[in-house]
Amino acid sequence: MIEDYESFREDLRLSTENIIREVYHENRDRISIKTETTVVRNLTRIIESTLRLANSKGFHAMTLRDLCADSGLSMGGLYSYIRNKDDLIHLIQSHGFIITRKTLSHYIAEAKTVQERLYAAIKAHLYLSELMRAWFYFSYMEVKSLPAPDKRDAIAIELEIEDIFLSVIKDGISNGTYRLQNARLVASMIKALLQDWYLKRRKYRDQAISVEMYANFISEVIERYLTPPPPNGIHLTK
Amino acid sequence: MIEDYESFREDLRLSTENIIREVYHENRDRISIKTETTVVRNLTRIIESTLRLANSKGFHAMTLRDLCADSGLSMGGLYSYIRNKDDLIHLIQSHGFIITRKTLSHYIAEAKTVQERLYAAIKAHLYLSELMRAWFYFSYMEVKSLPAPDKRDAIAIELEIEDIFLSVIKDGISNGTYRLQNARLVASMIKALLQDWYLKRRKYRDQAISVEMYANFISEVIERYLTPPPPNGIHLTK
DNA sequence: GTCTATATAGGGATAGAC
DNA sequence: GTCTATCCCTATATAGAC
Repeated sequence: MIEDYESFREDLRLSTENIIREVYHENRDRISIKTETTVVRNLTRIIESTLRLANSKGFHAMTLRDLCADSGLSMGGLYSYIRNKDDLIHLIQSHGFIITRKTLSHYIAEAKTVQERLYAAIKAHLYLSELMRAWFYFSYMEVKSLPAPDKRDAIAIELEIEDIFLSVIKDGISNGTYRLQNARLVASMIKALLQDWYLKRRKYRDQAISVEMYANFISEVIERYLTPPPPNGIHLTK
Repeated sequence: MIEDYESFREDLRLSTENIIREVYHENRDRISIKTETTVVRNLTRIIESTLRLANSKGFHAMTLRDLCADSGLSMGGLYSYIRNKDDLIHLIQSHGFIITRKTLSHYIAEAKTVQERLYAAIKAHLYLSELMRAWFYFSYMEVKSLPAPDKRDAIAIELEIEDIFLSVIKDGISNGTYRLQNARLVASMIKALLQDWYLKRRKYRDQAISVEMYANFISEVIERYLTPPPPNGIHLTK
């Protein structure tokens, strides 16, 4: 069962170092340094700096000199963690993929009713993107410039996420919880609304909307749209 | 009153050349060529090629040599229309701003009831972004890398658009058409859904959703969310 | 493991011929 | 008004010292 945002945050915080370690092992062939603790420390810096710089000026506009200045490594030092600039992308992508897959599947599975599952999926995605906003933003903005294999992966994971929503909605329709509707279109809509949260974070901050409020808002919009009209013949839209 | 998509398209087609002409006059100081017909012809090519290339690989990753190859101009030729690469952005931005302002205000003003106005605004925005998808996509993706003044303009026009929706919703709430809700949040949502149409165009094409279908879908979602419950005490959500 | 110094190419920008 | 040839800087990438 998915808890409140604060416990979610705490859970995730504990696992981040493990994830960097996994990133290291997955990219061993590209990294010439052998001491694990050193690698983890520097990879963390590199990933953080890359996300910060790429998200503010664009990945291609960020120079490796910028990155060195921001992360505290030298050019030579940096190049013992990557073979070329594109490897940075790969590093970032593996990092996010690992976390996203683990987290979403973990939190969504357990809920019982269709409504609960939908709400859980929305919350898990929002909470995750709130904590990993930089990664989600990067992935969205840079897909088009990713090297082909990374691009395929990025598109695949997008689809996985959309399918989570799609299957919940379909279940709801077939068991009568929801009225008959174009399920895929509704799933698309949910995804667009979830994406807006991390793409336009400032907009919501300015309005003082918290992540919990936004989760409730989306859920209510969807429930109102999908809930069948009451049986006595009263219809909502004229 | 806003008509169907086809007539909308026809209306707009007629005015595009005039708009390029306006772009020329607005950027006279940066363009060293004097023959209007020549300028209009070449500006058209330049704008089209820039949008195509920048949208596929990112503005910063697009080289001016790419642009010359695609547009058919030489480097020297190109440089009689711009002073530097950033001027390209400015060209593109003025082009879109002029069209967007003109079109939206033109189509939205006339509708009478709140529902009609909301529907008209949604349709006008969708139809416009369908016809000028490349521009909308570019503006969204490149805001962060725009030179400061262009960035301000881009943010300002975003706000103008959001305010159009905001004011319609507020009107609806105050005259009782809609139930009391956080109007700004609803306006944000509408905007996110409109943006998804041009940001993820392929997704909708794959689902065979036409622009008219999408307009109706969004409108229905919003109306269902904002319409007050019937007076006899039956509530929609449990 | 990390740094400084350097090689090399690619891209923005311009001069000047036609 | 448009082209070709060229300048020059910047950014990626590497060699080799410590």
